[in-house]
Amino acid sequence: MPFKIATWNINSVRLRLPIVQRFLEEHQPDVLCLQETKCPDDQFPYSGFRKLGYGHIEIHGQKGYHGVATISRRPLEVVERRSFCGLIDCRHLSTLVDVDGRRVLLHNFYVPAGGDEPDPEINPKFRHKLDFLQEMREVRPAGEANTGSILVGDLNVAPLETDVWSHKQMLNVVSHTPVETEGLETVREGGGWVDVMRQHIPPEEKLFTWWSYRARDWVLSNRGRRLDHIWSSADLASALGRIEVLRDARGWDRPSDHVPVIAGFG
DNA sequence: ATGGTGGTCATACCA
Repeated sequence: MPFKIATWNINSVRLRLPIVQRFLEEHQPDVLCLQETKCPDDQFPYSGFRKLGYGHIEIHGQKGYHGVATISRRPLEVVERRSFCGLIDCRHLSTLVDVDGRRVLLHNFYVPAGGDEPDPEINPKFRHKLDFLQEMREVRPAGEANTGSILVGDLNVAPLETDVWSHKQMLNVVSHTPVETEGLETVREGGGWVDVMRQHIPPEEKLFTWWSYRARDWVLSNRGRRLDHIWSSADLASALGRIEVLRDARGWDRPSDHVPVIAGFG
C-alpha cells in the first residue's frame, strides 16, 4: 500500500487505445481492469500498454464480443478465468497482485447487459443475466488473513435509487428493475463486499458512470446510470483513501459510453 | 410507441 485501482468498460480496446493511454498517463493507477475489450487474445495491443510501464497484462478475450483485461505495473498472477452459466463468454478474470508484501485478489467482471425486455420468460438475455447474478453469489473475498480482495467491473446494474437519473422512470428498465438490484445486493451482502464508491460518496447523492450514446446531448439530458462498481473486502474498505469517477472522459475524443472509476487504498 | 448512436465484422447482432 498505497494501491490505486481503476475499472473501465472501454467498448473495444483497439479502437480506444489512445484514450486508454491518455488515462494511464494522467492517472497512473497500479492496476486497470478493462471490460468489453472486443478483442481476440492474439490481437491484444500489448505493446501500447508495455511502453507506458504496464508490463503485466492478463487477458480473457474473444472475437467481437465481451472480453476483460487486467493491466498492471506490478507483477500479476492469474487465479482463474471463470465461465458462468455454462457459456464460453469471456466475462471474468481473477488475478493476484502483490502490493508491498500484502496480497490482493482482484476480480474483474463484465456482467451480461440483459437485453431490452425485463422478463426472463420471454427474453433469454435477461434470464442469462439473472442466472449470472445468481452464480456470482459464489464469488467471495479470499479467506486467507493476509489477502485482501477487490471486485470491480461493469456489473450492468444500478442498485440504488440515486444510481439512475430517475428511479421511478427506470423501475421497469433493464439495469434497475427490483429483481436485478436485489440480485446484485444479495451478491454483495452475501460475500460481505463493501460498495466503496458509496462508502465515499453518500447514497443521497446521484452518481453515474455511464451515459448512453443515443442521447442528443448527454451533458444536457444527464440521463446516466451507475453501472460500474468497485467492491472490496472489509479490511481493505477501512483503508480506502479516495474514489474518483472520471466524468470528463465521457467527453473525450471518440469516447466509451462508460467512464473510468478509480479507488485509492492505503 | 419509436428510434436514437456506436462497436464488431462484413450481417446482423449486441450494447
